[in-house]
Amino acid sequence: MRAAGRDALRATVVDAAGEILAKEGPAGLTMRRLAAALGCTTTVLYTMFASKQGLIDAMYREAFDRLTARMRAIPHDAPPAERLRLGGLAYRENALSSPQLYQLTFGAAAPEHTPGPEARAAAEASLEPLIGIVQACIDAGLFRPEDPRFIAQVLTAAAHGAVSLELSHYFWSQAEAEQRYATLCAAAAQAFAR
Amino acid sequence: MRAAGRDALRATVVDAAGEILAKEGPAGLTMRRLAAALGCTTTVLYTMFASKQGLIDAMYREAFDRLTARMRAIPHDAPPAERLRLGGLAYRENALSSPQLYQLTFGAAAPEHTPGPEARAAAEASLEPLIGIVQACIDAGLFRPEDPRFIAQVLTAAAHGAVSLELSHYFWSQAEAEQRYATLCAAAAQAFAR
DNA sequence: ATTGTGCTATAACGCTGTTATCGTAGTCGA
DNA sequence: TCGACTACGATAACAGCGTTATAGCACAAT
Repeated sequence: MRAAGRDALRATVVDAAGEILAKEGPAGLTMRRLAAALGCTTTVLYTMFASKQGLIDAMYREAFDRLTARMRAIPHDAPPAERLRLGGLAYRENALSSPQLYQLTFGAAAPEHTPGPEARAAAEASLEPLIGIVQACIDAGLFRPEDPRFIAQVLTAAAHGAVSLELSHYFWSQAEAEQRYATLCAAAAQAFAR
Repeated sequence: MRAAGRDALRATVVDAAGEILAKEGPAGLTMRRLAAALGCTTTVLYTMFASKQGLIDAMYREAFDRLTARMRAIPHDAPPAERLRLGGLAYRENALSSPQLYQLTFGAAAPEHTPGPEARAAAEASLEPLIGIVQACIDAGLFRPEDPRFIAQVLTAAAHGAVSLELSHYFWSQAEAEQRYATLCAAAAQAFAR
């Protein structure tokens, strides 16, 4: 079971990197600072992650895993409409709780980064819980019977658009941002109602 | 009129920076490379823009000015619904025609950058043409009489969300991206129909 | 002609990601 | 128990980054 210990180590490092990112911003996240925070040298980081890209890729996966966990935490036995509402709230809450990590998954903080296969898989997986909720809405007769993945992607685009503008400070207040987020999410959902 | 010549110079530099950004990506846009491309030294750039942030800020404004120009180019005498449709197409076309510049305005390629006052004004100004179109839709009885700025912001969030996911390669093909974009934009607009 | 002023090239500083070199600890075989 | 081999980490270096202090040069004013 050497792999388990290695994965635990990687998780520790990724957590520390996330803390630095949240506290000091993308420019503060350097291999040297991370190594110093962990009490080791950069050599260790390079043997673990091969490059800074590799570290970013691991953080990228972590970000999507968090989203997946939040979406999965929505009770399955609630009414479909309520699950959908909670999903919308969870998405924004997740983004606002660690904005830098969220933005990492959309190019900011790592403009050059292209996610690796596992990272892409994590991104895909994060959509699954919402697809399940959408399917429940279809089964309950709330939504028209279209491709649930398609619907989930459109809903995600709506949520992301509003939250992305909020994080870029294109709205004046948090209240305005919340209102625009709710309006757009509701509009997107309404488009699939039968 | 010394200022005119200075502004022309700045425009030349910003254009060159935009070309490097488009061709080599964010990491390729360095002060040294830009200076080399222009046949001068970095000192000149620093007297013109004070810092790389200043250069980014100028590019940020340029990006929004382009969007403003595209939106203004939509014929004013077309039917409001058609103007709205053209606006949606123009937004995505603008983003796809220079993706790196577009992403610059949402944190990518310059995570630390916070737009200055003039840049923020340019961003605000880019919303005005759409606000005009929305107002026309209200006047024509297509939209409910709500705050046109609010409506325009929600529409922008919709368009941005879909195009942002597309640029982050979260869709498999351009056809899929286009379909999701159209669906979400239509859904957002439909929410304000009377 | 001389002084002064503004602009630019040179070169440097501290930082970055990355890696070659070297030393060391720990394991395996005799 | 001893020696050799292996694997890993610390040190220090390299090229390149944003930025700036220094120094020189061209040109306007007196």
